[in-house]
Amino acid sequence: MKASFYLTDITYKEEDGKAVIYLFGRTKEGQRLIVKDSSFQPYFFVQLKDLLAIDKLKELKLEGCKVLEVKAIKKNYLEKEVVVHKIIVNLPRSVSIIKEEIKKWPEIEQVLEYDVLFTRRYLLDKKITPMTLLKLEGEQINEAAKAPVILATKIEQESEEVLPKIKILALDIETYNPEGKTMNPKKNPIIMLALKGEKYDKVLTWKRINGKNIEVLKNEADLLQRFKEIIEEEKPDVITGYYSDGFDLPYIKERADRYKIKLDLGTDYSELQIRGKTDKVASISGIIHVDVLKFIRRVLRTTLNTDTFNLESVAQELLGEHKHDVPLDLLAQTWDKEDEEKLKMFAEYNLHDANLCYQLCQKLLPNMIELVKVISLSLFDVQRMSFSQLVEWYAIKKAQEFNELIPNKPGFYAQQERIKKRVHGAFVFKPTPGLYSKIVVFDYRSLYPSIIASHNISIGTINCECCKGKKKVPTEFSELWICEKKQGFLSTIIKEIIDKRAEIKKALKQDQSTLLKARSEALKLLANSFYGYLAFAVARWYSFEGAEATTAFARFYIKDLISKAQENGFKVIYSDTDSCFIILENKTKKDAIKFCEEINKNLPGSMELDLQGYYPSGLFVGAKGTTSGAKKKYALLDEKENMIIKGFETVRRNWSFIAKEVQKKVLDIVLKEHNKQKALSYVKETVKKLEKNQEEISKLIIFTQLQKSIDEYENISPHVAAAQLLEKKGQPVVPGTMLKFIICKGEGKIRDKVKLPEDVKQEDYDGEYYIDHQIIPSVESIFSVMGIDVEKELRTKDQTTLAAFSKKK
DNA sequence: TTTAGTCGGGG
DNA sequence: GTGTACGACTAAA
Repeated sequence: MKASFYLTDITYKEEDGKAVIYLFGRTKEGQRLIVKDSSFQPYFFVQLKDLLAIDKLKELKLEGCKVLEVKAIKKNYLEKEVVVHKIIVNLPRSVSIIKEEIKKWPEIEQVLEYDVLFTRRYLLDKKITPMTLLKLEGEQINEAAKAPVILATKIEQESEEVLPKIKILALDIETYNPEGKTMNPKKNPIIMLALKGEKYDKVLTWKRINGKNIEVLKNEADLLQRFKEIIEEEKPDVITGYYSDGFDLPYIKERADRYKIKLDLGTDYSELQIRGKTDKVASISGIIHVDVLKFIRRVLRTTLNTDTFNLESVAQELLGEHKHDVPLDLLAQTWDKEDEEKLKMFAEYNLHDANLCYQLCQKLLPNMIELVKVISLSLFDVQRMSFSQLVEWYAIKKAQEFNELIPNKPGFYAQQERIKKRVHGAFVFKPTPGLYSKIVVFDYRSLYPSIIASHNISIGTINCECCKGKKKVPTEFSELWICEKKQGFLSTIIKEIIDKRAEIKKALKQDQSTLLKARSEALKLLANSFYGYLAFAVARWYSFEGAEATTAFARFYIKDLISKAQENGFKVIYSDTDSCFIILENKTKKDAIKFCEEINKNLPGSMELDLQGYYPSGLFVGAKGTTSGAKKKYALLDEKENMIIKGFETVRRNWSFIAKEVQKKVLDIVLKEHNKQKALSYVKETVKKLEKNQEEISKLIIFTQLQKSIDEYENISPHVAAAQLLEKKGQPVVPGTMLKFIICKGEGKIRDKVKLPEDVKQEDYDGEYYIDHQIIPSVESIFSVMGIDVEKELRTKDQTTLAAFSKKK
């Protein structure tokens, strides 16, 4: 028979002394399918010192492992021609065992490609891409599984078409957890389990709660059983959760084991598997488990503004939605009390979390799938990869096309040596603190990737033997040169990414589809990760010299830009890595555009300077304790009056709302009106309001999370004092509890003046403390730029504060 | 300043 | 499973 199917997942099993690949997928009609392929053989390569080893290799037998065939092959190793021998063995596990044995042989120079996982090797060698349409020839066989099983005789790519309508099921559990942050799956049961699909909303629980979508089971064991049934009925392509690799699925597994419930959720009846100890990974054969948090932490880390990756912050930034605000600390005691109304609130919270996770998965899936298409590994694998792994696997895929051998990972010792070497960094021109007008920002588009591509930087081209002393790299630290005779492997494959992305950007001008956007983002991500990869100690294609050459060129181009700008009569005020801020003074925007065009005429390859923006007004503040400006700390106002704030502490959690608000408002007045007196009056007003105890109490709350239990703290800081107060009230206080407190008037140390917000009356709070520790520090540097000492201003003009300050000093 | 150790996410 | 994260931050030396 012949058939087409979308490949979703892949695994392998040992059957009758052979490795059999299992492909899981869906037909165009939506039917699930398992395809077995037993024709693929495991192999690796050896480089020999002595060809006499070939016969010895052919004879090799070890604990059921044997060599089936030895073939000489021409390949490139680090971009140079070599002859290696391909060793075909009987089983995937034989590779590792045989490698360990033969690496000690004197005839062996080195063993290569012994750690490319069997299923990944299969995908790359067969040139098939997960999530897209394949065609097969074969016969259906009779085997116990939840889908028809076909034994394939032929498998190949049919088209680039991606599986349409991916069925996602999101899950989230709530556990009984009286001890707070420390969780104990051995002891504490799962009390709620929420599932969210496209048309599916359900909370499973086992105490009486009335409500839509709530299903009450007899006990935890029944809940787990029901969970299993639902997965069976729903047949999702993707199961997703938030930290479900490390929490939800391991917890479910542990509880199911306790009741001896077999979680055979796999399409082939295999069980839910939890691998790894510190960094757990949960997998189900035939269903792609996506842990949204893993992708966000590893891949979206740099693109998101938030620096905490909990569901609340991430959902807020990516979806504009909040989690339900429930007192999670009280869940266990509410469960014990069987307070039905409150439990219903927790059930709704549970379902909402699953819903957020569902939406996140749906939103990010296009980006993940684009990476799958570039790298050709399964969604399950790609979704869990870091930047460097994505680059490495892209290179491994490309290595085949270039007939390049995959270099080995460095050993522990080699890694340590690499870590010690530090690449010289970017050039920074520190700003002179000040308030400036008519600012133009230039930046080199994708500077590092375009340097690597345009200057042919690769392992085989940097400091090559053939061109010593020719094409020199402009570096201040060591002699580096680049090959003129051949194109490098890494520089070529990064160029392919850049070119492909340029094409997509063109297409994006006509068609703003999410698919094209996702593709562009995937390629950008990959290109931007190459430089980091060159300098990454665990990289197979590590090149310290390549990384040095890249930053050397970057320093050269940015310094060149600065001096040319100055020669052309522009005043440069700030520059960092790839961007340059100038002020126009008596020149015009047109002059700046012309200058940018001139620079572009002389740039090589795909390098390009962008006029990134024009800003009528901008403020650069000073670094603490120096006269020069702070790096990466400035505020700009664009032509539409939007503020772009970089590096100011406006978002830090342990600042009160009033401090953030005052800082933002002051920046606003300064940038929009250039009126320092008005800004100062605003601060003074706020100070007065604070002193007269007229400020809203809610704006004064300081948020701090308790990191350990109360008695572990040697010094009682304000938030620990708040924790003590909370405990006295009979509320559970455990590591992780978020403390909210206000500093109030009174004698003694600050910790003695802490009160919980609900106990604070309007006249209680200590205005003086807020002025001194929140307001002044948040605006000090801004006023200092304009020659105003806020502290002094507030002192001389106001007697109350004067008294307060003299008391302190 | 350098180095070793912990933590994140989850209830 | 042809395996064992990683980068940021803090405490200690």
